[in-house]
Amino acid sequence: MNELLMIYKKLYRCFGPQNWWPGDTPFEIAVGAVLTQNTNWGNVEKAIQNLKKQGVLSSGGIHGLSVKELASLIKPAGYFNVKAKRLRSFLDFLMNEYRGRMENMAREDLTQLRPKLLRIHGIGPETADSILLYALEKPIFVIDAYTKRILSRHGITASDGSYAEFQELFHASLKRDVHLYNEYHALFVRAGKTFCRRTKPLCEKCPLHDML
DNA sequence: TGCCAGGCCGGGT
DNA sequence: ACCCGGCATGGC
Repeated sequence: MNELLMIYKKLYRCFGPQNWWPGDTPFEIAVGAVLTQNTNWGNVEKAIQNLKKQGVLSSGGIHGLSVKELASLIKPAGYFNVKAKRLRSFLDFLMNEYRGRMENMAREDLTQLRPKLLRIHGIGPETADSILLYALEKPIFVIDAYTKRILSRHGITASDGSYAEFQELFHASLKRDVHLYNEYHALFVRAGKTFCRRTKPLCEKCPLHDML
């Protein structure tokens, strides 16, 4: 059995199923993916609640706000001026290309869609792949800071690989399976929060500790 | 109290 | 092709 699959099994045994993404609809997931950029999820939830409370958590709803209004609603998520523009860019794309409907976007092929998402201002590889995997259920592996840190601290990989290099490692080692990729990335985040924060030294309670 | 959080962009080497 | 500073709130 390959190493990445073993790691998955260890994390799953330790933490169980994560049932991601914590969001109700594909649109909400996409919005959350932008808002959670370098930001604690708890703060994102507050921002999303504000949007819901205002009844604007829909493509038409957000599209109808000014950038300034949007920024004030998403303030708890931090970087609110930046993220308001990024959400606006995403909504322009969603409205223009898919008439505001995530299900229209979902019909497009992964290899066609990913480059389009990456052209949107404020959508980088992790945000694009989060939308593809969690909102649109496309089989693509999401790499984040926790994934890189956990693998490098345990000596599985070097720490300086690019996003594409890390992603390729997963794609080459694991079957293309939406459910597997969904749970695996969520488990990395869970394990990272628990055992592998930026400055915290490696914890002997980490389920991967014996892989050093 | 600082440190940290599920990045990305733009300008400079 | 990298490297770095900027962006900002809230919880522990």
